[in-house]
Amino acid sequence: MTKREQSYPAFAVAVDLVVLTVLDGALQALLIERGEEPFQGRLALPGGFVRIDEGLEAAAARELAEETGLRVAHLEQLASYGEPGRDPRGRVVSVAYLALVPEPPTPTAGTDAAAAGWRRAVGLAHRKLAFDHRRILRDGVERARAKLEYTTLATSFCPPEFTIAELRQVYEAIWGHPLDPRNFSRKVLSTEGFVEPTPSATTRGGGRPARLYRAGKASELSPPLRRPTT
Amino acid sequence: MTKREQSYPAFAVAVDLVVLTVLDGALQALLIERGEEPFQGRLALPGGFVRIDEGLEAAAARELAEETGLRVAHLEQLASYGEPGRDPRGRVVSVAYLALVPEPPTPTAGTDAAAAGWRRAVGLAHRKLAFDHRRILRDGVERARAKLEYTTLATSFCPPEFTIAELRQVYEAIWGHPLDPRNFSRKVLSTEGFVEPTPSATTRGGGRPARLYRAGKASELSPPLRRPTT
DNA sequence: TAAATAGTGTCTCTAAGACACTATCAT
DNA sequence: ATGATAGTGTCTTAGAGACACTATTTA
Repeated sequence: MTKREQSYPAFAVAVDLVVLTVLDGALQALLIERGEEPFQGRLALPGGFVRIDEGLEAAAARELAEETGLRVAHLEQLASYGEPGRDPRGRVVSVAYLALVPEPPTPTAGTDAAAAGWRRAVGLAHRKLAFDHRRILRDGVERARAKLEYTTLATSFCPPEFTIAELRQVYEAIWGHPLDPRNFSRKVLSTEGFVEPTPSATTRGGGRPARLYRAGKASELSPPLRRPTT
Repeated sequence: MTKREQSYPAFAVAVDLVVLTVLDGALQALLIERGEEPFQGRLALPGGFVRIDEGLEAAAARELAEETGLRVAHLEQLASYGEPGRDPRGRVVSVAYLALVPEPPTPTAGTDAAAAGWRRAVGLAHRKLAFDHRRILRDGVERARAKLEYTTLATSFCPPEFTIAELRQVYEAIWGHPLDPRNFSRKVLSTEGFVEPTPSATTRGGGRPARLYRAGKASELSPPLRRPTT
């Protein structure tokens, strides 16, 4: 950075969390209802200010634990948002993080949230949220959609052991497109390191028991699993 | 963000720029030599503090204009870096931007830079830079490499009109791999919106004149142009 | 035995990779 | 003519998409 600047303007730095899961066959995001001004009563992303001695990712992990207590399978930085005026309280730069969690137990509302809950991401796309959180949420959802194509991140939405059908349903929920079960199986099983077989099987589906798999060691998918066009 | 926080700790917010170009058949980054402490004499990314009434991208664009005056073909946010202790002067969160520029005229050193210049990205990977700038540079280079696969961003490195061979040389320089000219041509020309033909041709290569193209309207490449393995 | 879900095999077609020849300029 | 670079065509093969049948469980 430059040295010429004599003054270091004072900013507040916050982290905001786009927490996503797959629930009832749909991609859902964790939102809180704001209890105070500004934007009282409006839905908002969970988050909070970064402490002065704390790293960005550490702050995100702390807020996530404080506000949800969920087991988090994946946490990555999304982007930063810092338009002047995005927060009426002052000059706040917010570093957004994307968190992916498997099958969620109902989240407990944090001390600062009037209510917390999962809402379907598609319905949220046109709803007014606090601050610029709709934009942040949209960026997070798009990041997740895109990353399913070329990473093994879908396993982050699954329990520790899962069936191929459950993994496929993650893709279908997030992309909003049905996938051919046979072609999907072939792709997943032929991609080295995507999933590892376990000795066990489950019958929670009702029909013939399905083999259970664990997430493999690979993180990239190459060639990618392309999202159907339409 | 949370409301419970009573104090808003004061941070400085900076932008750092990973400015990339293709020069002498290699990917090169714009670096300055720091004239003052901390890290005096060490190479660093250009950048500066964000003003209190200024957006993040606006600050990046301003610094870019101030320090280089280059025509910028592409500017996107890269990531934010905010470990405590990354800047000995205090708590600084840096929002890094990635800028891609075509054939550069020699950059003019900014007022705050002892010297500015292009250095090969590969050689820089193992060199000590100021702050955590080596990490930021590495992230920027990797972003550029990856984005060549699934976007038309390579045209950002080219002049307004360019030949297919010049576009191919951008890929070869950034990926560090030779590409088959015939397969490359087929891919580029058969991808709708990648390039648009112009009526003119050039003979700056020496042999048969080559047709000139302009960047097309498409920004995504689907299916992608895969990077050779090895 | 009927219903439900799991798991596999084949054909086709698109597109990438490997490769060789012809075309058009300058000298 | 020779050298240099541009531009096109073919064969092969990997892999995606479409599609139908058999297998194993519960009710």
